[in-house]
Amino acid sequence: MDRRVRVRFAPSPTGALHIGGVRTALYNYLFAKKHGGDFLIRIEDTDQTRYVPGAENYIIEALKWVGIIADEGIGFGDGPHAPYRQSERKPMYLQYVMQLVDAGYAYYAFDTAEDLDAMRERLKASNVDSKYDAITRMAMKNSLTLPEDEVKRRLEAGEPYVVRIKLPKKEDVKFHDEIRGWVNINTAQMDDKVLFKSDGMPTYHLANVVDDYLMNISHVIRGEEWLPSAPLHVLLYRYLGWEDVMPKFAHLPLLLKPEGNGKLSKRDGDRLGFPVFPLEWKDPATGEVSSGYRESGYLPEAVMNLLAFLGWNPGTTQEIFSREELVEAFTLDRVSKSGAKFDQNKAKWFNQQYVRHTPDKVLAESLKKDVLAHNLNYSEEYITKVCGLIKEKISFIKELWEIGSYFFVAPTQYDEAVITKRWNDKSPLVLQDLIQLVRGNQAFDAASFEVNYNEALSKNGVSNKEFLQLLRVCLSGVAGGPPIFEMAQLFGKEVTLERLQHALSNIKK
RNA sequence: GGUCCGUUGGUCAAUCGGUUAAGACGCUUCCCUUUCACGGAAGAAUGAGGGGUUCGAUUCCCCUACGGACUACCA
Repeated sequence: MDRRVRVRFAPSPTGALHIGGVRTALYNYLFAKKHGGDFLIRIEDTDQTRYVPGAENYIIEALKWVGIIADEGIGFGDGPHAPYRQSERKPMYLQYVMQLVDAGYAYYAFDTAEDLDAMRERLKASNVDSKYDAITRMAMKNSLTLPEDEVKRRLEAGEPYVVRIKLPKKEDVKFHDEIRGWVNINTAQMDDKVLFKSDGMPTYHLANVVDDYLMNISHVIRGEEWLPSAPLHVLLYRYLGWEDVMPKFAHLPLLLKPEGNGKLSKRDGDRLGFPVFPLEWKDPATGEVSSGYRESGYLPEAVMNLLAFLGWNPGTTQEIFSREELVEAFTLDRVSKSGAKFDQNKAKWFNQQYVRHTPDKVLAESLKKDVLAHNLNYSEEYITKVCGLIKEKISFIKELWEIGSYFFVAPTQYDEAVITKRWNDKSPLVLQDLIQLVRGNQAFDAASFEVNYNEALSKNGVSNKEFLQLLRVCLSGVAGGPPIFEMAQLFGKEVTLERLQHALSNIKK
């Protein structure tokens, strides 16, 4: 087995890519990198009716944001097998369809939608599986039942037709799945799937097999929803004479809705209370906006890490993995077989780990946007220091502003619980003295402020325990936060005095 | 309904016939701390059910139950 590893992620541009799709792409990517192979992006847009403008671009941007960089394909500079969009490969499929028809592995079918409906209803009524198969096809309008000259006439007259695969009546199709082992399905359970549609486009099944063959794909790593049609694909490889270069299959477990029922889907949007999309997505048809991981303050490295762990684990207790470590550790045989429910808490925890290890300077870039959005002007140095002081308290970057806005805007309200509990007749006196002492200082820093504070306390016979929390509230308005004296030092002498003064004249029990 | 796939704490999960059945998230308690966090310590909580095979089953087989996927001229 020294075939070069080549894998692909082949999404359909029918809307935003949800995180399950991103995970599939990620596993392909990790597998390719692990084996020094190639990872390519192919756009499967054979269904023109479901095309959604902007979706293709969204998919590419989402992958790039997470850090899944392809070697070839749409959005990644194409490559030796261009084009990578199936709609643009349209002329390539016909010859393979003809090859199958000529060899007797496929046939023309002229049934209308009404014909098919009628057939399905008839079979349903007699309690039989309603599928177009070795039995029922003999009662339909196709090149197996129509006289040869009639078929020729219809074809020449330009009547609409599809090409269906001609499955054997009863035959076991066995194939090996890298994750699940041997899977066996009998053709009696399958139906004569359409390979070539009346609009001249191949269906997924045909296009997928042809393109994977032409692009020299060595492993097909895709979602479990494809497992039932894998035998059809195996048969196509066989009938086209490509069985010796047929890729290996690996069907990934699905990502499930956290509340229990069903697989995660695009339509879940924000309903679940967490983003299902990597980036914010606005549905062009409905105008509905769904939130994205990026916009919610997730870091791309964290998303890659947490997605990797949804259905895979390294077998060790290490959970935080860099991209390189994931590439190194990833193997298909450690992918689990059962679907995983997305856990918001765990996702949050992953992000927190990454936020904590993000340099203050980088966090500051994000916080700066919030500062500017509020028409405030602070130096980068100041914003960076704020980040250093509060970053361990947050899980998401956007919380920097949410919990740290008092570094930029003076409090107008004071935590009531603390005021009720601690504010008494002596409080104004302590504040007054503290203000006096700070004013008298030339310099101002954490240490000198603390000295002044202690002096003000002892002068009024107030204990540290009684007053410290109150001091915090006077300065920031809220009960929790970083060490008080460091915080004050960052505020600077002027702001500290202003806030103390404001508290003195505004807080009343 | 049919076919296929799956089933270890609430969630993600390790174990590849012999363990006190890891670890993480979440939860509870305690310690640290002016506070909020962080960090540290401890705790509650798991093999769907029933049959086999075996000296021994979470692990292998069968049945049942449950969950999921598929069942389009969609992917």
